[in-house]
Amino acid sequence: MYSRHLCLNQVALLTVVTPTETESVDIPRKPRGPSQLVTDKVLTATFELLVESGGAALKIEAIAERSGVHKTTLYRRWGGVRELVKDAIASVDMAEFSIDETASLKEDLASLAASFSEHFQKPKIIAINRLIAGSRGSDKQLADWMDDYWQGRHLLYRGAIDRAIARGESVYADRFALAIEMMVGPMLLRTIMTDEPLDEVLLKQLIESAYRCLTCE
Amino acid sequence: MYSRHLCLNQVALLTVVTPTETESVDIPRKPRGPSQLVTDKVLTATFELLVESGGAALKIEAIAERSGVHKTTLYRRWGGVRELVKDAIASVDMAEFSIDETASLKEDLASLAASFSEHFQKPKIIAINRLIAGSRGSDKQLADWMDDYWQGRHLLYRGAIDRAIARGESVYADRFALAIEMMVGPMLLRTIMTDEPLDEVLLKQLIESAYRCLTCE
DNA sequence: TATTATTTGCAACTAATAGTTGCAAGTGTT
DNA sequence: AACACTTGCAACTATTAGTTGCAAATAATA
Repeated sequence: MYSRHLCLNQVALLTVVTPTETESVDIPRKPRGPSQLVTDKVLTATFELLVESGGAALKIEAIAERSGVHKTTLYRRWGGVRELVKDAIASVDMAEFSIDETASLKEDLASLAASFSEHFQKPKIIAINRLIAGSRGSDKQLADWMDDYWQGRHLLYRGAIDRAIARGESVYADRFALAIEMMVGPMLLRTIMTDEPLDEVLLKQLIESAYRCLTCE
Repeated sequence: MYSRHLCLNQVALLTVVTPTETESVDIPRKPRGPSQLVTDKVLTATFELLVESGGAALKIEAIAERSGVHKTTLYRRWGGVRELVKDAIASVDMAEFSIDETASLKEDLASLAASFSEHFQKPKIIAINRLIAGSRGSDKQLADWMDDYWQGRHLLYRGAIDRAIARGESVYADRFALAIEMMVGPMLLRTIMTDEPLDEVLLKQLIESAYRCLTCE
């Protein structure tokens, strides 16, 4: 597919333009030039540089050089670093959450914690999280987009708990989000603030914490 | 005092230069020009801009304009934005942690949580935390300096628990740092990642979480 | 009060990066 | 083969970073 990798600006333009007649709408607008290959190279390079050097150091000419795609093309297709970063992040495969279905809620939470731990320690995810934290407050546009991104991830996390609940354990259903925050918060603290590993001692406490949050009082 | 506000580079130069003879060392090197007023104006402006626009958008000319101090002076006295930000952050008064001494560990933790909550919701602190998260991985120098800064804050936080412990409650002493992480993590998540307020429901869970971490098993 | 070391303001630079434009060449679809 | 579109390239302009020489201001010290 082509439109999957268009930046948000362009998608908006394509859909908004000419809503006048009902016939000419919905034309797929197929690509002509060798765009897919370029897109892949650029987004890969962007993400590599993001992981290596962080968002603040992302320069458009560096992306051009690394990807082998000319600077002009980047400006024409994306418009700027912001859109480039958005697309690069959006292109990361996120549907990689698996949780073993076990006998008890606590075991499910343990499995979830292990899955989270692996996830949040990935260099790619760390880079994205740093960017979210760093750009909030400065870059309103990017921050708004990041809200949606985070929301999507949150739903993914929550799905794991939902499945556990579906098996009938008695929990406070309105504390799903809170329990996730209790787990994710300290993981984020270590991965993006203090650069410390997520060890077993921490995970054990986080599982207890989430379990308590979901079941007590 | 003058040296209190010199940037780290300059301090290092002053102390390293001429350690040859034992007599001429330890000269206080008193200031001549109208430097203190300039320093105050500049650091205030820097911090204001940091809070308003975030670290990525901090431009040296904007600081010059806001402070009324000429660009050249900023480069001469600090050397760059990095050092300017360091000094601006270092100039924030941090010794503002008070914890009520209550009857029980849990009440102490509740007081600590309230104190933390107030602290982490301050715009100044949010801006600093965003900067720490955002600059780690990109700016090695700043990240190292931030480590020390965070370490100092951690000691401050920990002091509050230490005092509670001193009154004789039975806890696992090697879990002080962990308990603080359990409390601070979710607060950070909300203040720098999702921009949500720290409500009573969250605080209640955090207190339970820290208490459990310190006392159970 | 006069001297002197130092800091600051100012203008005029150079360097790097962001971002744009016109045109020629290339590519895939029809 | 014709067409629609994309890319590469060179040559721009604009903005921000960072530097330098000099004159004026300032505060400690004699």
